[in-house]
Amino acid sequence: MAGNRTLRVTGLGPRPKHDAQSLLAVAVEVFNRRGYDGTSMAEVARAAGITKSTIYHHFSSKEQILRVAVTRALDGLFAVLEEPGVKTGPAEQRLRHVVAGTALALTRELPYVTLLLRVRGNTPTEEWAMVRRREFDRLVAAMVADAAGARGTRPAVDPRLATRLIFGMVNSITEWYRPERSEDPWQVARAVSQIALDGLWGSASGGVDSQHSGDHQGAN
Amino acid sequence: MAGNRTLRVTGLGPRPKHDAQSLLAVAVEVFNRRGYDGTSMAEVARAAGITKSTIYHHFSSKEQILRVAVTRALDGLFAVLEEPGVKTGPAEQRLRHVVAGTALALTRELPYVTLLLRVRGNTPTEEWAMVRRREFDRLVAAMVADAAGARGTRPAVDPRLATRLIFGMVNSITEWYRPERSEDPWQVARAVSQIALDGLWGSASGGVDSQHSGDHQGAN
DNA sequence: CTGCTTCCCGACCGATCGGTCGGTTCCAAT
DNA sequence: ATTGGAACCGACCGATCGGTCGGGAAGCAG
Repeated sequence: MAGNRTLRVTGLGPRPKHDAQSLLAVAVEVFNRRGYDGTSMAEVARAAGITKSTIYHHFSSKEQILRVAVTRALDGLFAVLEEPGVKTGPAEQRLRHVVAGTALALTRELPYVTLLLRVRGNTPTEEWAMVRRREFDRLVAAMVADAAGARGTRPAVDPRLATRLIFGMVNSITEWYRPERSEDPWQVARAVSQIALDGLWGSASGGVDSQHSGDHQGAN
Repeated sequence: MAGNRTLRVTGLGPRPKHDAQSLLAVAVEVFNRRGYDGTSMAEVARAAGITKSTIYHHFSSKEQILRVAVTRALDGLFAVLEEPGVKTGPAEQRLRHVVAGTALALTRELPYVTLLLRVRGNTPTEEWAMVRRREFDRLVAAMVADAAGARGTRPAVDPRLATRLIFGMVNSITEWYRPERSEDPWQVARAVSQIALDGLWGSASGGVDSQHSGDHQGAN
């Protein structure tokens, strides 16, 4: 995803020349600010500087915009599970990786994941998005269970409950994170796995980002 | 005794006799299931078994229903800050109390807090709700900062970041908690403060609920 | 130039939205 | 038996919703 599209310097002429990609970004931004149902297509058009009809030249429906957006978010999340550090190694290490990796994916695809986390299942598209999201949650819950049982001492809380709480914390990043104003994504990811696994003050040595502390592009 | 529901046959069936309170509960349930903007007044009416007009006999507008609901949620949250265990004692103990207490308030007023946490500021009422919510967050952030600095060692993460993550975890309870199906509220509250302050495996003795472990009605 | 494609617009559509209105039914108190 | 008010309803309203349609302007190839 690092390589970008054709960089076309479109001057501020009378004709903006939108493509589907940039239009999607504008639409998702408005959806997140006003809510999907609370956003009219006229508002999206105004935010993009075009008319409503033009949107329907690029997308077939409002729901399709949502579908494309949440697909991008889901792809970003599932990609975390394919990273080498998540698929191999001790259970605790893998959990640290998936927690930090999910937090990173959240910041990287922030608007799309934000939209995904807010769908309520009103349409078939939203329903499908929720199904895939639950599938992701299930895969991750198994890793928490593994890690919780890995130590000699029994886990202090029920693994399923811990999964919900930990990834509730991770997902809450979308409520406040702003890439231009907030902390470095790696710092956020480190803080998340720190608090979730070691508590507010910390007890164990964080093992996931020691390899990344000075290498912020390593896993992408 | 109080007026009961008399079965009356008027050709089509009994007349439900709603009051504003029960109608509010129905409306909030639908709002949470379909989203506030995604819910039409006709849907609320159908869920309540009455017509749209009757709703406007009890409430002046859709927005007023929202206002009453989020007010109830905010009252429940601010009441936590007035509890004795939150206002006195060592900083760490106070933080454990406020984390667990907020989690308990969430489960107690679940539908109303759920609605509160989802408002996006589209109307003056929503804007006002977000202002009060931010005020609550500020008060709580100060307690996290106190507690984080209370131990001999410096905190492992920035207190403001920790506040957002911890209360992001607490608020995420609304995403999955169902009173009839889920864990005991006290168990959830204990798990939250456990993970947030001691990590997944735990290191310190939980100090907040030792007084409540066998007394689930004690605080309210 | 013509012809084709891409991008875009103003005008318009049926459906649905939140909300209103005039009037009816029920019940408790008089 | 009458009355007053709370609860309720069917019909309706202007506005806005997501979406459609026919056509205009720009860029490129021949």
